[in-house]
Amino acid sequence: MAERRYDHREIEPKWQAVWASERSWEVSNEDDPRPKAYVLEMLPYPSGEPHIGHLKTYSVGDAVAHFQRRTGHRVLHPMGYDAFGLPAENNAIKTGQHPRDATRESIGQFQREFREWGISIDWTRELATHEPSYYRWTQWIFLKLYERGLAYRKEAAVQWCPKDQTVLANEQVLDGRCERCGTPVEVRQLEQWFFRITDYADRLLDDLDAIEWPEHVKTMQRNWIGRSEGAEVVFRCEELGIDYPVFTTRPDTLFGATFFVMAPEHPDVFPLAAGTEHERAVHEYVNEAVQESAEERGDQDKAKTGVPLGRTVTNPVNGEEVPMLVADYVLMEYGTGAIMAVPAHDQRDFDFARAFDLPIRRVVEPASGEAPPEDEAFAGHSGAERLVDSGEFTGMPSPEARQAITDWLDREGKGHASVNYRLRDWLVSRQRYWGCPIPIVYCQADCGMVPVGEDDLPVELPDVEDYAPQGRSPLAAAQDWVQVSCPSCGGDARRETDTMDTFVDSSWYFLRYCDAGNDRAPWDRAVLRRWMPVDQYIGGVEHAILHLMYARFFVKALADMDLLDVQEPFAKLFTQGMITRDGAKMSKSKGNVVSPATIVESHGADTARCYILFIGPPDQDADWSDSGVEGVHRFLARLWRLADQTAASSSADPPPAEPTDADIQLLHKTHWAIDKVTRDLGDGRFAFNTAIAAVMELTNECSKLRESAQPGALRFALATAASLIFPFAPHLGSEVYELLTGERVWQQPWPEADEALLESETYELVCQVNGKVRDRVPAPAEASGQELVALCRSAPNVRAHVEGREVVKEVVVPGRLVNLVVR
RNA sequence: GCCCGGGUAGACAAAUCGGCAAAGUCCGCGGCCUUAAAAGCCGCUGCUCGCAAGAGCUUGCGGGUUCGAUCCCCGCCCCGGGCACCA
Repeated sequence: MAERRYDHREIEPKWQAVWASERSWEVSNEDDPRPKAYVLEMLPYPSGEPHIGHLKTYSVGDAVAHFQRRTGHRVLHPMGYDAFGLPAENNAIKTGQHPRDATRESIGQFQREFREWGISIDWTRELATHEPSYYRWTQWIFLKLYERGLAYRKEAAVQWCPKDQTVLANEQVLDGRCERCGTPVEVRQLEQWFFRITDYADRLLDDLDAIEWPEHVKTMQRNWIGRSEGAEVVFRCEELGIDYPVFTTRPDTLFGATFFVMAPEHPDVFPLAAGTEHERAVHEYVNEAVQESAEERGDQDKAKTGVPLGRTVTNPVNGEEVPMLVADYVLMEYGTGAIMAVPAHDQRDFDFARAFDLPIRRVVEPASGEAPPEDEAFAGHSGAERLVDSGEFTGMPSPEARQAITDWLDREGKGHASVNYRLRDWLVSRQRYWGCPIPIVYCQADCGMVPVGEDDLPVELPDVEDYAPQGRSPLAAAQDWVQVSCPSCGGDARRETDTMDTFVDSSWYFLRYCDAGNDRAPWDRAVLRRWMPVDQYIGGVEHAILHLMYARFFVKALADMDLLDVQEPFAKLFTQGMITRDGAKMSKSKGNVVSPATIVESHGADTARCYILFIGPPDQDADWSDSGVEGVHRFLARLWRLADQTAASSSADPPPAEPTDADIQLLHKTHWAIDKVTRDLGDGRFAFNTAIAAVMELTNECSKLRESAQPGALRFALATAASLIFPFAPHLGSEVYELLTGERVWQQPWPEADEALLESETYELVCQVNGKVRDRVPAPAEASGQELVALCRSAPNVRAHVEGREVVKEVVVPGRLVNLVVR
């Protein structure tokens, strides 16, 4: 008989067809006594075809989903597409192909490949964010936010990308450059839509404690929110009779304030300078400063610049008149756009004072009494620093003085405790075509800004000829679409032509999956209660701030509107590492791209998926290796071949027989593997690499004992190996399990390890002398401490080392070792 | 500068509670099968000394705690990531 070979091309389509026709992964919203598990991977952005990073994300998620199903959960594991966005639009500008068509093609490619990978998706809940049936509800949520005052329009200095011709959210600017295309951004004064995420700063911060996320992701979010506690202190300009509050985290240094600085964008800068000798210089400086790119201005190494305003303000604690200046190191967007400068205790103020020869007055000293270095500011955060030259507060420890001075200011009506955040409101307008239209019209008569009625949603995205951005949205060219009658008075009105940031679309999609077919509401609250929150969310760490913060904000805002019952969308988060090749990120320009389609064709989806999970811990970056793929393929082929041979040479129901030593050995190994894999997958562990290694060990043991073990034991061991590998290699797992048992593995409960079989009757006792291993002897599992010591002492090589010396201590670790300490 | 990760054989990695360092995979070497090759199967594989038994060394570097440290503590070096003129 010719030997058959493992052929993934035959096995994989066969099982994919079974899963599709039997709708194996669909889950209903009906009552079900099993506990729920909502397993979700971040939805893909459909551009071109899936890359290796997608394969990793969905291999991880699918392993979790399968494990949850087989451990008795009803599992929601859906899929969708984040379909609006710039790449499709830029492609349209270049080729003329409508973004909708390019997106459709790409989605088709993703769907095909997800099926070829054998990912267990409930396809009845599939969605794409560019479909009117979805974005209708994105617009609905926008209107809800608007009703509550959480969506608002204001003119502000915003970041503008000259290449993409659109404004960007604060979060989408990195080092002064557009996150997407790398072009230095400009600052423009524009009227735009914002979401009031800053209202939620404290809750976004506090609730991080309630979710199981990687600590570094939480840290990134905390840093991004950037909560600072301090005080607002009022400095008064007596000449003009105007109060200028400033924010400081160090009210204890108030006596050291020797000057006062305003941001160039501060609206009072020109009025203040008017009529002074500095008026012209101030105009020149401000005009130059506002033209600087964010990158230039943000450069910390840049020398400090600024000019005097020719005015003074009064320091409220000591009545001292200090000069006012304007300088670009002060930001209009943070605090009040003006600061009190304490050069002795703030490095930036120190640098500025040095450059402009302004006085530096120390008011805080180290506890040691030692003089701090002269050439830098003394920040001192130990808590033991004390105040000097600070009037009635002199001698007070610094932290106490913060409180005392704040209280004093409050009593005098010159300030109060205050909190500031680095987080800014979320700018959601985009002057681009391929996005969700903002459902607002502007009445030409007297109604002003009017929301589109809920019944008139969706506001559908019109077709246009020219996608190219011209600094206003391409939608403005769709005359018939823009002209509309006012929902309020029926008069002439114009539609808002900006679209929404695509992060809006993806801030609620996990809610829609729960009730994807609902055409009367975005979701039914009772249905949402059955599934939310997502129990395990999986995706790349690159979304640690943007997407994950926005989604949390949406859920909190919607909960406040009494539309859902959870405070956090994602109870647990797993962030996977990148797959590199030759140590570098895969990219077309480097020519080091491995496409999932190629590897699935040549080696099969099971091999590709197993390899990606076997390569190393999934939260770490890992380097792709072609020979590593071969190794995993060999392992799967060996498991299949052993099963095929065993199935062919023995009956499915072999007669019971007295177990041989080999049978017992194999049985032990089988239960060891069950235990190992179960622990590696359970309890939020993502140790797929060691789980797969354990199945490899079991398979190797089967191979070694295939002649000596009886068919029954061999069948059990191999079927168990198939059952354990199934979450990672579902096609092969199903095939092998069926070959040996005639059953469908995914309908079987997860195997349970028999405690009694995890321990053997004897083990190898490690015998140490002074902490060094000198011998190993077999010991009975139930031996007492004294017996173990006796065994150890009689081991030949131990005797040689103990000979003629005094044993001063015996350390016994039952089940492991004995250590004799000798002198 | 601040905050997170990480550093273990030739490569990727394991060691779950302080208890045998290196499971598993790749690479390499040897053997079996074969006319030959492929596939498959079996074995070897940290360094030094030694015929061997064995001994010494080894988890980035230096110290500490401990009967015992990859693991805990202190100091330092290197790599990766995040934040950074946020008062």
